[in-house]
Amino acid sequence: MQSDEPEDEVGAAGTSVDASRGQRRNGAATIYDVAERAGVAPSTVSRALSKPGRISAATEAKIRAAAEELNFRFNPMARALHTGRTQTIALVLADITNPVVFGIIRGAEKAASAEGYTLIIAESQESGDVEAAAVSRILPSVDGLVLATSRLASDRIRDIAVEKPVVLINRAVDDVAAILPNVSQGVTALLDHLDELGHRSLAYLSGPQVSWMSERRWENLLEGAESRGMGLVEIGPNVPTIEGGRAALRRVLAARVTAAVAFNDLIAIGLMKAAAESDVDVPNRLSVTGFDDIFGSELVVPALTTVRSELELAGQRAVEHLLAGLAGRTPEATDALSAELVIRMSTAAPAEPAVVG
Amino acid sequence: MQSDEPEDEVGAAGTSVDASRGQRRNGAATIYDVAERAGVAPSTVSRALSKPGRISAATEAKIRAAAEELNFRFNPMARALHTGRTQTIALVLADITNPVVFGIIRGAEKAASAEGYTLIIAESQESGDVEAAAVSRILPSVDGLVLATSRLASDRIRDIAVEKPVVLINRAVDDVAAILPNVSQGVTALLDHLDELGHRSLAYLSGPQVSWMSERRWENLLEGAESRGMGLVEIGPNVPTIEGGRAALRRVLAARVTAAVAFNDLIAIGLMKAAAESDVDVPNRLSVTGFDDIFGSELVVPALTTVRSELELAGQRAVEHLLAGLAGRTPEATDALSAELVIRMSTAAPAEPAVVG
DNA sequence: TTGTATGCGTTATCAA
DNA sequence: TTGATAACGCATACAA
Repeated sequence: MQSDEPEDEVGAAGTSVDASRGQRRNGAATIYDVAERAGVAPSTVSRALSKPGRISAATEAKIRAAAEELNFRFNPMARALHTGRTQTIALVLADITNPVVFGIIRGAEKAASAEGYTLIIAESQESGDVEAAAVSRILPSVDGLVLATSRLASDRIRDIAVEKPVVLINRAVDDVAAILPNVSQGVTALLDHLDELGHRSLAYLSGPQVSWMSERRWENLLEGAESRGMGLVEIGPNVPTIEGGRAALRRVLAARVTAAVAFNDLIAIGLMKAAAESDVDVPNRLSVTGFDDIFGSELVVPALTTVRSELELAGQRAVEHLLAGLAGRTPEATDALSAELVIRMSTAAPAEPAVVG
Repeated sequence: MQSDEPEDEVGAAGTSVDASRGQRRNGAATIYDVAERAGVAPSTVSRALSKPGRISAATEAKIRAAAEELNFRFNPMARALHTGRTQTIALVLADITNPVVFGIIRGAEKAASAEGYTLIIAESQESGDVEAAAVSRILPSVDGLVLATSRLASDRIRDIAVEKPVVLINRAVDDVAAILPNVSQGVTALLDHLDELGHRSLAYLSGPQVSWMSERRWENLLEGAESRGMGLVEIGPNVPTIEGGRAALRRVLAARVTAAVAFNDLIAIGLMKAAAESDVDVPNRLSVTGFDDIFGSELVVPALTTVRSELELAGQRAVEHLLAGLAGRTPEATDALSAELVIRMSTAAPAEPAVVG
């Protein structure tokens, strides 16, 4: 094991001058090193490099040259210690392996790095306790948080929002900023589609009990079904995974509905898998739909009809909103993200006329 | 906006004493606040909370109580400034939306948080320049890095490894630690399978030119094909996405092979999609295989035969290795991760006897 | 065992 | 415009 290898580092860094001063033990140059090399005071270096333009062009050039030669970079910790800003934000997710989060991560990462912020990712593994622990651990080192699909109680979220700025995704809590999809738009399009196809009786396969979004989708579904005179039954809660969807098939069949609306694509896919194994014909015997349009939804056979969420945009908006607030700008109003129905092969007209209850 | 709210905080902190000191402007309690409340010196607080046991039980209890009441937490930046350690590591990835990385992220996140480390995620978007910029930006604030599927030149990686400890995943560079799958094991199993089925002519759909892993797979494939007397042709480079696989169909058909071995599952899936659209029967007319066994590979129809990589374990091992080195422990030797062949529905005996070239 | 003093690298305040 | 200097919150060498 080679824990230290001083000769290498010095050899690579300094150009064979005396090794006594210059770089610190850490190997990284500081503003003192730059100041010495440029023949100015450390505070001048700080100014020149932090807020360019507020200094004489000549000295600034000298300082820049010296910084360049020493490969100087600001120490973020020292900076943060004084300013209280870490230039870091946290994204906390329920389940990293759920394809739903890919888009969110990518959008958030882009928006963050665009403004020079670093993104920290924490996973709650669908557990409120784990999430609380993770948040508590990273809270001191971030300037703000994006809570996506949080499993935390509303009160706890409010507590966090008091300490640091928070933006929610797919969750609403009083007085906390949130990026939300237009649920009613998506559900309306979905019900219209099913209605036109001739479906008269639906089942909703709900998600976890603590999922705010599952509840919202149910409410909208219920209202829409009522106004259209369609039958609707809730089956759940279901674990929001393929396995969870698989396990629900029996109850769906027993409910004698012609279409199943799943809380998310994972559940929908699981349901279709189980149906295929039981020789239940999707979509002719049973239509199946999901939400999110994750990777895999168009791969599965039959390809899944689903309500697409603009996940990447959600991640991006959330971070932008957070950063705007951090910068003292007034964040734009967060209008709902559009939810578009993607019609594929898992929905069709029911084989027989609607069952009369 | 209420930046300060002294009455609340002091009310909770000091017992109505003078309001001049107490909580800092930031709102967060410091060891000074705890020290004052417990009636001891700040350094004692630091000791009591940093290394429990090395202090009298009575004072420690007092200090813990005070810390609890003030909801004290160490300021990681202040700590890092002194120790040079941030308790943070970076995971840099080529493409966050590639399902391959889910496992890596999860494994890395678990291993990191298990030791109280925070994980930072950076994405290179398949670009060496973006990756270099990202690395350079986060380098000062992390204790070490895990480079997964790096698009960086070997020299650049060595440069980074001089500044901070680095562990690679799916990439080998001299003198840099790496977690690698057992490529030859996977390829051997794959070729055995194809050989038994009766395939005599294969195509390898390679990945990006800069992909070290694509090159390794090709080398093993070539060697194995030679020793088995099988024909093998390389088709590529291909963009490692579904689209990339789609685009390769024509050349695969033109090559008149009976089986296509794709660099990864995404390419394999794309190839199958294109095949389906062109009425090419997979697996009877063309067998297709992938690498990785990502989410979606068993969803697609026909379900994909592929060489599974232990991605989660790779992420975990990489972080553990890094952390062991950071802690001064000697990291365990990094033996190759096993690569298991998962036989599903995309491979079958060729419809006709092998084409004679 | 506990307290005092100092430094970590930066920014900001105040002089010059 | 530039320089000296005092925080920022914590860890540690040293003293008590």
